[in-house]
Amino acid sequence: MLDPKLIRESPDLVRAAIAKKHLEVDLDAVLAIDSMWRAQLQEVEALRATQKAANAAMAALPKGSPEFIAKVTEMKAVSAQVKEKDAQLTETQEKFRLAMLSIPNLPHASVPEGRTPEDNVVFALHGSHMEPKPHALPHWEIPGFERLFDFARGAKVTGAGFPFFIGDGAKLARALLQFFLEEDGKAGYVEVSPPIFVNAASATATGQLPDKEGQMYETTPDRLYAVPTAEVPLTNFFRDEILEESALPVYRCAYTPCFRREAGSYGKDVRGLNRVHQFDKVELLKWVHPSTSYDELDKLRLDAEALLRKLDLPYRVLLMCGGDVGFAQAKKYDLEVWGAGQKRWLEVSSCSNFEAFQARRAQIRFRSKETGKPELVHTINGSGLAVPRVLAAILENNLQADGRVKIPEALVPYFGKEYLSFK
RNA sequence: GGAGAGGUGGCUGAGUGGUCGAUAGCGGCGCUUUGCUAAAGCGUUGUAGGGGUUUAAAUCCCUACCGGGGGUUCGAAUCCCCCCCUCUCCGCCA
Repeated sequence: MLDPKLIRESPDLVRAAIAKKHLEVDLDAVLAIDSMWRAQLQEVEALRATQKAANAAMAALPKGSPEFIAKVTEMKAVSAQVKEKDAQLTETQEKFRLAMLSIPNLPHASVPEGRTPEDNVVFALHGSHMEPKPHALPHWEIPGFERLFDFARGAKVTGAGFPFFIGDGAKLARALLQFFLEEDGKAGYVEVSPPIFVNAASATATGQLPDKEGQMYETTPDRLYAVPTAEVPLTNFFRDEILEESALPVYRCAYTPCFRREAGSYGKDVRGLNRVHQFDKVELLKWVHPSTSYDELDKLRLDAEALLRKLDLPYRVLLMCGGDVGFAQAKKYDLEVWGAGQKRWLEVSSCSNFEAFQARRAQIRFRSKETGKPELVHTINGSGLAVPRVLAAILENNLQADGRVKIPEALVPYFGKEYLSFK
């Protein structure tokens, strides 16, 4: 959510931002609702002031006196008026709130222009993804794949996209998680194990609601949402709180399974481990002082990159263009690992600065040393990292002629052996 | 799941229909006293929204906020209803 003052005072700035993101928002309608809201607010507040003044006068009068009774009669009319106008005001306020939720975050000046994924800028390229790998196969075509990653039984037990991980498959997933958490811990992120169901208020604060409701699994009868990412419970940790400025920045990481309905996805994107409904991920999250947020974003991105480097996987960093930067983000980098068998890039981390967008929704503030007043923090997050696609990339890039997979050196202590076998 | 007790400002804790944004204490901040520290005395002390003034801020005016939402009433922290949370006891249970 943006600052309502910004929309009132600099509507053209907001219009330009919306255009850069290639989104459609009727800002004039929002402004009209805003001015209606303010007019109604003033009316109601004036009536309330009348009530308060009368209240003070009546307190001084003897209860049954003619003056008192006259006042009651008089104020009954005012009371009825307040009730009516206040109902209108509440309605307008709700309209305004929903309208505000429909306005995207402003993209940062450094975000490149562009509409589609083709317009994203390759910001960095690491490793030799072009090196020919004669043995490479799409991971789902590797002989024995289904012994370690059993999609058919997952579909029987739960549904499509809920595979079983078995034997070395399960072990490799666990080794990756352990590796990520240990490395992230060394980089300064305090490990947190959060709830994996959240309430509607939390999902709204991070932007999953109201629009992306269909992407989450919802429980009945408690109306809790299975987290699509640890970002949701983690960000909400400080919801409605005021931190001390000296406490910033706060660095945290969390492993959770992530649940995504992925309604509407299809084709090659969803083969094998590329896209599943439940997957393990470690999320990195920072709450920072606004003046440092872009430096902190770069550092967080480098922390995520370091994991891929240690795993010796070819990857690239995309700087997302305006049309691909996302509704709530001001700036976003995607980390994509090379799938040597599929011969395509797989997104394994998305590192974003939300500036104050989430913090305003979630009311996460800090007390400024300078002014003593609360200000909104900036929030930054990114995966560090998502397991299945990294796992898939290891399978594809490290497949040997004998059908085994060489485990990256950094991972061997966690996996316990040097090769993964599909037998 | 059952029974009971609670939820008031940064914290503790008064307040059962009107002058209560709310007594008091602690903490914080400022000043005085002081060689320093401590102590004492005095003063001050939340958040949000709107309006107005202003280059801007401060100041100023108004409104809201006593777990959340609704109701009763001229008027609600206070009365009624629903929900959430905490604590105690019981039940169930990894």
